[in-house]
Amino acid sequence: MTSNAKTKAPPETPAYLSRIPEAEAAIRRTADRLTQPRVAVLACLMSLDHAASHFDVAQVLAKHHPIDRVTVYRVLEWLVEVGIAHRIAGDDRVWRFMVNDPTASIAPHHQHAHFTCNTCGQTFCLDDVPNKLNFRLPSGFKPSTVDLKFRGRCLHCA
Amino acid sequence: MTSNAKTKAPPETPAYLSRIPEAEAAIRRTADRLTQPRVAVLACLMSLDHAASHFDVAQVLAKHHPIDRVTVYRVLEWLVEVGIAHRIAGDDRVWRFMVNDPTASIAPHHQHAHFTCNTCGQTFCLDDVPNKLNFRLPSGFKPSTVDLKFRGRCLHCA
DNA sequence: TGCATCTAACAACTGAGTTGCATCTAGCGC
DNA sequence: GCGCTAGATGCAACTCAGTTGTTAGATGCA
Repeated sequence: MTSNAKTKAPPETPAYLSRIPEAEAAIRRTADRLTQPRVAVLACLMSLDHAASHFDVAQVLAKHHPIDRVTVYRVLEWLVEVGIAHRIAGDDRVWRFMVNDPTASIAPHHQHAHFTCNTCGQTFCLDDVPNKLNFRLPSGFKPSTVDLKFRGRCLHCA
Repeated sequence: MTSNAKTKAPPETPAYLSRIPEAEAAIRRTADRLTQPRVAVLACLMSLDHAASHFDVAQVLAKHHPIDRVTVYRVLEWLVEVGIAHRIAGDDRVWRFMVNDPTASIAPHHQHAHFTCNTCGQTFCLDDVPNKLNFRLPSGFKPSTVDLKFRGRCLHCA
């Protein structure tokens, strides 16, 4: 799933179409409704190896599943709410979203790392960064979660 | 969403007034002009122990140094440019600014940590977090900077 | 003091994200 | 399969942080 190095020219048959059954299954596992926009947005996120903004999602879906941008916002928020995805605050004031690794622990957004590429601008999740980091904070500060953010060159731009 | 943890009630004689000489000295050390707004904004940042948004700064200065909000933006940006301050992307899509620790290394925004309090919403810089964190990133990712962000309870809300 | 240059203020704009409301539809009971 | 209803979608209008363009004013040097 980490094969698409060039995300430039969109392929004739978008990659997300093949993830639709998987997306439907994941949504059925929630207690909520299975709707076209939810399936399309989740399939889209599932097809990407990097975090996507609402704009990215809307653009990918524009051809085969045109969805109102407000709906994209709401679906993404819902995905976070039900624990299927998580969101990342970018340096450009844009939320980016990414599906949670189902093999990860219960609270996947706790103590996992993100990597933003200075060249292509994309943000990746690094789930296998050791999270037993041993911090010594100044006295008085009681941390509950840690977010680790790297910047540099991603494996596609190396 | 009105995130800004509204800076409490400003005291009768704002703390930033006493930092004006210090701010002037710092600005003189740059090659650029010494202006009222620059001095006021920098003195304001110097008087705070937490990161401040443009809104916070404008509000603090409103009484004694009313400054156009665009000027606040530009001055803050300039402070970052000349290395006097650095900025932090918050979870609420708002930039927050803080003066750099003059005793810190040359690139103070590299490998230093931030702490955002879930209770009061304020963001602090933690300069004395050990930065010899030994990460093992997936192959292909070449990090140049690390940003560490904690969330929890700050020393004021503990 | 005069002048070139940089800075501030104002207005207008951009773009991400939100809200309100009318319409539609998935899913359930019959 | 049909009809009902809670919840989801789509549209328009909005908020708010941050940016851009332009003109007036302040700064610093000769």
